[in-house]
Amino acid sequence: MRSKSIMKKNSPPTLSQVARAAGVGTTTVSRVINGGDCVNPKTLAKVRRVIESMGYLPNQAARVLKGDRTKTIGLIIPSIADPFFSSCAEAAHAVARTHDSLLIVTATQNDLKNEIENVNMLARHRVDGLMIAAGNSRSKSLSQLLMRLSMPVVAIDRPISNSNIPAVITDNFVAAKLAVQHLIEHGRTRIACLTGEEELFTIRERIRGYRAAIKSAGLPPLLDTSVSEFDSAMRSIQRLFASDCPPDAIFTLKNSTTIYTFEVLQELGIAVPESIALVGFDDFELASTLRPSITVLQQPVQDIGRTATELLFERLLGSAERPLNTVRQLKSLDTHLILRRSCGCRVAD
Amino acid sequence: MRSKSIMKKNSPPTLSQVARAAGVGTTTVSRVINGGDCVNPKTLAKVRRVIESMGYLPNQAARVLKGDRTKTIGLIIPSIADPFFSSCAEAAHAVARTHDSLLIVTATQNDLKNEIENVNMLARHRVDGLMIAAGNSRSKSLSQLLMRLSMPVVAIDRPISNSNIPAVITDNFVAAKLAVQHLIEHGRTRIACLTGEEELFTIRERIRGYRAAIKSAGLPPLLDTSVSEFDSAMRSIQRLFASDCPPDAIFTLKNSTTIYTFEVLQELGIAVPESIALVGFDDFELASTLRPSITVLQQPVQDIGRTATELLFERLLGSAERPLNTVRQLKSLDTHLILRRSCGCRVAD
DNA sequence: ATGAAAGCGCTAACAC
DNA sequence: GTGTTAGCGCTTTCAT
Repeated sequence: MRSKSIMKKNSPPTLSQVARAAGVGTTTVSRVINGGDCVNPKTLAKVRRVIESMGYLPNQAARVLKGDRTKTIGLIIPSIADPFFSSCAEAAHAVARTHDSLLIVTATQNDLKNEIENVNMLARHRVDGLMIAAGNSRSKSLSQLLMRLSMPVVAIDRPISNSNIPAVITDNFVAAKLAVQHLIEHGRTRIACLTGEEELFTIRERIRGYRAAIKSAGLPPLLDTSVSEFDSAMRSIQRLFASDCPPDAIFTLKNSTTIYTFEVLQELGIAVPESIALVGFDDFELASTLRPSITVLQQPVQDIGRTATELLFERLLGSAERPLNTVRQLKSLDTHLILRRSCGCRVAD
Repeated sequence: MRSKSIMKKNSPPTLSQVARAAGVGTTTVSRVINGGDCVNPKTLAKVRRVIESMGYLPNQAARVLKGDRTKTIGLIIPSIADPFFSSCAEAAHAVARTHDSLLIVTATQNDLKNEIENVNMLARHRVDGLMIAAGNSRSKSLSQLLMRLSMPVVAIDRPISNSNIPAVITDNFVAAKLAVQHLIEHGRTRIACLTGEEELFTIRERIRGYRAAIKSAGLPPLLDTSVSEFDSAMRSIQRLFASDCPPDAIFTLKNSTTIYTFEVLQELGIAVPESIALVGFDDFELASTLRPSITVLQQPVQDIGRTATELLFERLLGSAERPLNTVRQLKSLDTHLILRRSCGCRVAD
């Protein structure tokens, strides 16, 4: 039971074991694994050989305890499987990599309890920095928790209210207004807006943009915030068409709603864009492949992830000079209206 | 500069600071944060109050050094943005969560250098376990590295050759055979197979399945492994149609190829399924929304991620009793043929 | 029920 | 160039 044989899956070798095996002091090994400066070339070579043969890898936990950074950053998002957030994560990973850091990802399903739990967990692990897309942007308990943390935090996609936490977001308000105005230019006058999850910051902003455009054009608002699954989309659209003056355009505020709406219109045999024009918020892979192809507002997804992560490291590395979180930063990135067929434009696919 | 005022972003409080503030020993605080057993209720309450007020969170690194697990697992995948792998990651995260563990995700782009680098990085961080979908399943250096690790490893989607590392995969061979046989049942006799990345284990298996089905039916193989982007799909299909006997069916071996093929056929005005039947490997969100809807082989993506992670924790927790990696485990999950219109079936959409 | 002290693996003075 | 040693924040005997 206490065999000293080379059995696998035992605890990995330590620095001092390497030192002993190489017949040198721990300092020397430490120097070797940290670049090998001020070490005799012969010693260097020998120690390296021993390290290689023993398969030694420095224990990051021990380094952390000595005061080093953990070389990890945390990313808290509603879902990893969501294309929007997985793209953010991919971009975040790429930036983290350039800083020799790992990315820890957690998913919350927009649940406040999960959000708080995940923040605490990542804080215990002493991640060097944190990025979060909070479903509950206005939660007092979350913002307080975040502001108490001793590490830089950057909000992503959705700002944290009542905080000085910097945020990298898209300008949802302007984008939504733009989309509706485009439909108006196509001569549409009864533009419905379909969505769910109106508790989310992004959705609220988009609704605000819709209302602003509708109002300044003197048109009637037709807002339905009850759409989540396919069935609710079906009900909503049937309801709209049953009314005395049915819509001639639909603006959907999120990816899944756009798709459900498209499917419903397809199933009901309603011609797009002839009878109903359609514009959706958020681009998706097959938007240009569907017939008709779908006009969408394309968010700079990769940019959001990249920018947020760069900002995080900037604060992380510059913390010595500049006091953190003193001036609120809010980077707003532009959204691009991709014109396809569903809005009524006569573009090539 | 040395103000003792409550400035944020300083180093977080330590256990002994809490102990001092609460007027107790470190042992007591340790007991409190570990469940509070054998602690006087009054002391317990007081310490808890101090912890709360100071915002104390135990330093995981210190615990690790004392021999605890890191409560992290690593997931190494080609890309985080890829829907297949992000779904795996989501499932892995969910399982990790039930074990109070965090998920560290890294992306490799199927590059061997990145794979090795990421494994080393995660090993330095002493993750409790590791899951990897290796692009280079047959790399000697990777398999050796993985087998030297002192932590459990599970291969995901693609086994690691020449190793005893357990793997959770789908039966690509059987699935591909099934798909081709289905096309044959539809009376198709010139079935082309389009793909790229034939260096991947999964693709090779699918090709093997295609060949097996074609051969046992006495049909001629029409394999093109040069398809990657839209343009190459276009070239490939035009080439096929220019030949003396053009295909009457296409079997695509990966998601993106299926989509490009669909787009090419759409652009060339080739009727699906009338002129060409189409079956693709891997389901995707809009496969049923496209016209015609696309028949696909659906992999149990979530299951793969979940099963692999469960297996990992099983080995992680049972390591005391059972010796690790002694018997090779290979869990093969079933793939499901989803019949839609593009193969020639007359199903409802 | 509670505390003192050793030690986990590493780094950084400080000697030599 | 190289080794000795203290200590990072925690858990855990072992006393009390």
